[in-house]
Amino acid sequence: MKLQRNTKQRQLIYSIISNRHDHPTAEQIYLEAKSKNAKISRSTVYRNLNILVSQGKIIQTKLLTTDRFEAVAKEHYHFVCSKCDAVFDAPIDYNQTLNNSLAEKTGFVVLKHRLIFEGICSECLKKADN
Amino acid sequence: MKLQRNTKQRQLIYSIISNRHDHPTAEQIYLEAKSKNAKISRSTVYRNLNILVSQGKIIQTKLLTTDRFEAVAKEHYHFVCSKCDAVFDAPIDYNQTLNNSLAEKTGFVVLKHRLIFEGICSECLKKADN
DNA sequence: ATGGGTGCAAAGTGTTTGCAAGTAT
DNA sequence: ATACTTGCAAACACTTTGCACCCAT
Repeated sequence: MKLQRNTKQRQLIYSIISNRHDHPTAEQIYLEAKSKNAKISRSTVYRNLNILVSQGKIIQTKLLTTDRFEAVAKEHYHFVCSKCDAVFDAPIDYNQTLNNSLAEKTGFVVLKHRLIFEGICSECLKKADN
Repeated sequence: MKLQRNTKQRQLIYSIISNRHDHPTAEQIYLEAKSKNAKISRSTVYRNLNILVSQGKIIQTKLLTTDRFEAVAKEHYHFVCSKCDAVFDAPIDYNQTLNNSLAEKTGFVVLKHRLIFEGICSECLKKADN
């Protein structure tokens, strides 16, 4: 692995992700970064997201359409609102034994699993009350 | 809902999906369709995939990068091989109660969930033995 | 000073859409 | 005959890449 620098842009991107907890998309991260450093480019954001993921500092999750990013945390599941696209961590315990169970049944190596719930969040439910 | 026709192209696309069980991508479906009807276009494939999904005849699943399609079946989970991208149905019972459990804890309406395992399939494990 | 990083624009993927012609009903 | 569907090409959305310049080490 080549030596990696710690540029202002990379620090900025990482700090944005650690400070917000709404699982932003690359574009949302870009917009916030741009508001703090007008000259930053999308490519820099995308490149650094990839680097931070490969460094294990952030997590990239495929949910519905575009990827979402978040700071590392213990493994957990996600809920996506199909009305507003908001993403929340699901308060359901991570079931570590599922991997072993599937490995036994299939002979595959099972490294991890993702569980994504879909539905309507409380904000959107309120709005629907109108 | 407007009246929908049953064109040769739509039948072909549906039959391709029902006859293969490898969860093909739109592009793979297009290639097979093209081999049987050289003039079919990608747009026709994409449009019909969307129509078949909205008719509830096929299922569209977001796994890693591009969407995968399969004929309808009872709800089930998926395993994706991170080496060769093959997709398999996971022989793990669908846990219907998870939705209620999350709904109770959050107050959200929880409609469904997807569970995706990642690891190395047996084919790729064999190859690694070389 | 050196090689990784940046910003820009262009190119890549994967998917959707406008339109004129075709076809299932 | 009607209006849904097709094929084509162009447009879109999201992401990656080539390149010349920049800057962290």
